[in-house]
Amino acid sequence: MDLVQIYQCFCDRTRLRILNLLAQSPLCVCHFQTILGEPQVKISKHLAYLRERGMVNVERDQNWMTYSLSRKRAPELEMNLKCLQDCVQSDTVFARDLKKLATIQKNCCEPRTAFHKSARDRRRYGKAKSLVHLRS
Amino acid sequence: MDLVQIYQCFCDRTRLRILNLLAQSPLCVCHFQTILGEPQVKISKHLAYLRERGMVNVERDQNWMTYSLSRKRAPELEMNLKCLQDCVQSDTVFARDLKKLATIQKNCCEPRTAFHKSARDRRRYGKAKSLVHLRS
DNA sequence: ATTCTATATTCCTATTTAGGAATATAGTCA
DNA sequence: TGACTATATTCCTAAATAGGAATATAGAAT
Repeated sequence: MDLVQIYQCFCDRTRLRILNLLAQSPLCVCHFQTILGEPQVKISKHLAYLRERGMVNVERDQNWMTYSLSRKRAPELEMNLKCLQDCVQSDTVFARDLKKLATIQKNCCEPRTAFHKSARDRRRYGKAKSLVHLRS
Repeated sequence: MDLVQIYQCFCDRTRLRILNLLAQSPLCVCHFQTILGEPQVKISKHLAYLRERGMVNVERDQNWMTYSLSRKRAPELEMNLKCLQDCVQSDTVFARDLKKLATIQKNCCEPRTAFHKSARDRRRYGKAKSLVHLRS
């Protein structure tokens, strides 16, 4: 992956927030929606942008698509992700995102219904299944 | 300066090359033209782009415009510039740019004609003036 | 005053980008 | 089967970007 392409992936705030989260753990689209509070299309398109450039990988887990940072990363990407994490410390938005993620992860072993919102979901998924796609 | 804006400045190859050079020393436009081998408009426009976003400063030295990285830089910018310098090590183009810059700097105390190209220039500037705008 | 030099700006065009609305798709459940 | 859920894609529009050609400008030299 080219250095310029890395910065192209970095030069949008939504994508930066996504990457900041992915640096912590693989996540599925609904998590991004919840944490970032942005519409589904927007999230989905930025994920596509990152996918097309090989920045992230996807894996299907039933209905959920789990995104993760691509496994084998060029050293420049690694350095820049590290740098991003340092830079982001001081920024309220990014920090809040990470906090929200931590909250979700704490509920990681609870039934899916603990995260997914509706009563219908609760009926559908019961208590058995855990949020496996939240675990790294 | 916003983090996203930093990456916007970084997400074009020509601008990256310019910034890589400026991390070494302030330079004037003709140096960029020579080192990058790109047309004047292109250089000038990218410099304008960086200027408008407060990434670089300009100072006039007679006919020459000397560009430098903006003096007081946000910590995120500082970190990313450092990261850029690390990343760039492995890339042929950037390395070659730095090499060319070093060559020019070595001739820093020679008359301007040593750098500026034509015989006409040589006539015009004689041997007296040194490339002060190359000194940091 | 005129010419020349270094650089900037304007005008143009093609391409990329961001984002929303609507729709499609693939998998799950009843 | 048909309804529902999570996510992706298509179609649209507005804005940003990149770059070239031509021209403008400010200062220096003659």
